[in-house]
Amino acid sequence: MASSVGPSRARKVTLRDVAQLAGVSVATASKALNGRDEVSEETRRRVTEVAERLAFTPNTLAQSILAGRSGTVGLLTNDLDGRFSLPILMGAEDAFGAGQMSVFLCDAREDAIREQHHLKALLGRRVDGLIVVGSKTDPRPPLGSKVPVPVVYAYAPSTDPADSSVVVDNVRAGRAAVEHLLATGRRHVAHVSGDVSYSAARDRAAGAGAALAEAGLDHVGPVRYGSWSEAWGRAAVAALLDADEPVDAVVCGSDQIARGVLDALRDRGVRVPDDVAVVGFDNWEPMISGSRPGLTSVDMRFQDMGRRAAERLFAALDGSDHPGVEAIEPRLVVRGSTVPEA
Amino acid sequence: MASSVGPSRARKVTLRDVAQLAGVSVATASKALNGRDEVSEETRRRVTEVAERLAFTPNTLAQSILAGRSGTVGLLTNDLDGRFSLPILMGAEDAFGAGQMSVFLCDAREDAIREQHHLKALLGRRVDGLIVVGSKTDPRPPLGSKVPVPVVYAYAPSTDPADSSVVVDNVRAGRAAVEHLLATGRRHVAHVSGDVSYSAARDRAAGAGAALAEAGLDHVGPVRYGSWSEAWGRAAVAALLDADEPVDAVVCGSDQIARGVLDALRDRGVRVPDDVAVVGFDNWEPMISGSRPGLTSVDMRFQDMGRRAAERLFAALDGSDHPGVEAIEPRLVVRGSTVPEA
DNA sequence: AGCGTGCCCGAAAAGGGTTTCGGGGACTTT
DNA sequence: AAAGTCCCCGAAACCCTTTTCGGGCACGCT
Repeated sequence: MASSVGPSRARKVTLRDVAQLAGVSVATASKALNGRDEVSEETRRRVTEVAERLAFTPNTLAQSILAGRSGTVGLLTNDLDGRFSLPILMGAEDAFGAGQMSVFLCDAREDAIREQHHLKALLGRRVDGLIVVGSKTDPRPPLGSKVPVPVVYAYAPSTDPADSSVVVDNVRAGRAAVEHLLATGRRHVAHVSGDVSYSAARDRAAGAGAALAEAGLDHVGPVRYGSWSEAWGRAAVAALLDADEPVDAVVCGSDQIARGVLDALRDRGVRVPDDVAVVGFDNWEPMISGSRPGLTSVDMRFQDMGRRAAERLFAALDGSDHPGVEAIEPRLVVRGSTVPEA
Repeated sequence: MASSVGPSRARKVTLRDVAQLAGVSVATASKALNGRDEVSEETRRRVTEVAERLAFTPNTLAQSILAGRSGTVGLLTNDLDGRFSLPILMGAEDAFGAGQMSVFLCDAREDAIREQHHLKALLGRRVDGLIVVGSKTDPRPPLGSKVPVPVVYAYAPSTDPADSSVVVDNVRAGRAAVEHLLATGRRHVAHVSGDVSYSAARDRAAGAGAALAEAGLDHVGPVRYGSWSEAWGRAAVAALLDADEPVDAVVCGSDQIARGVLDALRDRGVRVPDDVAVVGFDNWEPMISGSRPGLTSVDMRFQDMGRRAAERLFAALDGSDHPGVEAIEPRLVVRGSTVPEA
């Protein structure tokens, strides 16, 4: 007879229902369920039993409205399809999930209008704080001064240094790559990077250059900027080898470029790592796992960055965060493309 | 003197504040801001002006508690680091974002305990519905019968056929791959796939086999199951060519395997697509963009799947969804690995 | 027996917004 | 001028939970 309307339209069971069925007042029911000691064991038992039977779940909305804190956080990303925001998001989810926070996810797609729209919705829902995830390392304008909750920027820092930001350290990453190459005996280091309009490309090159300079060296040829693609890596190798300068190492602006470089070197019969060592950035699984030999790469620790952003947001919530830009230290992962595999 | 505590601890401005400052009652303020016509234009103007000035944002929590609908949905994923959940999630975010829904993101990491924990939290927050995203196409146990809101399963269907599920059609995808190969004149089709414990691997092989059978053909050799990796693709090519049976096409269980197959064929001097055609599945950008030649692949349309799941959830919300499993039709994307590029 | 003392429990307010309903003021009509 | 009508506005209830405060009841002590 299908007397119930729809699949699951049962009115939500409320504390009043529980109280009524247990024969106590709502106040008592509340106290019983929340473990307050102003209630007898016998009553508590009866109330909890009824709550269990009705599958009662306290309405967090009502609790939030009362407490003035919602226990929710907004995660405002601009790059949901990208590689960077996802691990960050995971790290944040991780850090929050441990506690009692729930996470609102919003993708603004690099659109400032959409971002403001989402921001407004989140503030309406009374999020306790916000994490803003960028898609590039280049600084971005802050959300606006009128945001009444703490904000932490991840990956892309705010242009305002007084905001809280957590970023990767591209300069240091470039330095780490070169220091590893120097330590393993390389002296002729070329550099193939991505789009020069990205600060990530320029910063990594700057770090690499600085490390070379400290050893009294310089890049072989100019830093070759191009695009963040395998095709560019392959094309760059052609140009590099045709230039006929000795090269025993290539620093690549990303793992994808490195993959192209590796493939092109293999095509040309150049042995890796014997003749030329190759280093990438990001330690990106899909590129790493298939490459021959395994690609040495600088891991930017996106997930830790997300976790750290969440931690700082927590700190900001109880006022113990001091704002500013914090850099995550990159971590070199050595594989067969720079050191012969055992 | 820093009399304010913390960076932005201003008490939230409430409707009462607006009303007071505008010299009207809360009731009138509410009506003015919500466009109800029981208020004079003059009053409305004054109220909106004050609201604007105070940056008043109505407390959605309070509205929700009253309306009995929160305007939020839970997105319960198990594979936040994976390739599948993300586009699904984007599609869903997309479909919701258009309206007034906000999305709670939770990653259960394949852990049933954690899933239940998140579920409870989401129900406490009175989500209006749930989308559950799996990490494999294999059916999964439903959340539980006691869930008082509509649920749509995406990618991994519920084992209960009476639940609402949106899945990819792997059989059809396998068929599409083979039909394309047959249409372009191939007759000797080998099949290299991933982990046999995945229904995705088996279903794609089944679809491919069926299409071959209809043409009076069969796979060259057995379907070679292995792992979802480039390395396996390379290894399989070695075995395949050593078997010394004629092969003019290889269907690969994933783009990653296909990438390995392409690389190994190139190493061995086999021309693609002239001598052998290669097809992959998933149309996964990172693998596609770098491959030589461009990889023909069957796009499973994850994003559309996510969007569809969101649409069905909407339908379920107003009772117009009829449950059951719905399959998304895959789409073949032809590139240079099966047809010579112009 | 009377008084004091705990122990449980319930009434009520709070929190922010929406909605219903009634009332008051101004304007029109006779 | 009195009566009727219409238009705005405000008081109050409601949603669900927590918390404070006061009251009632039983028991012990003198």
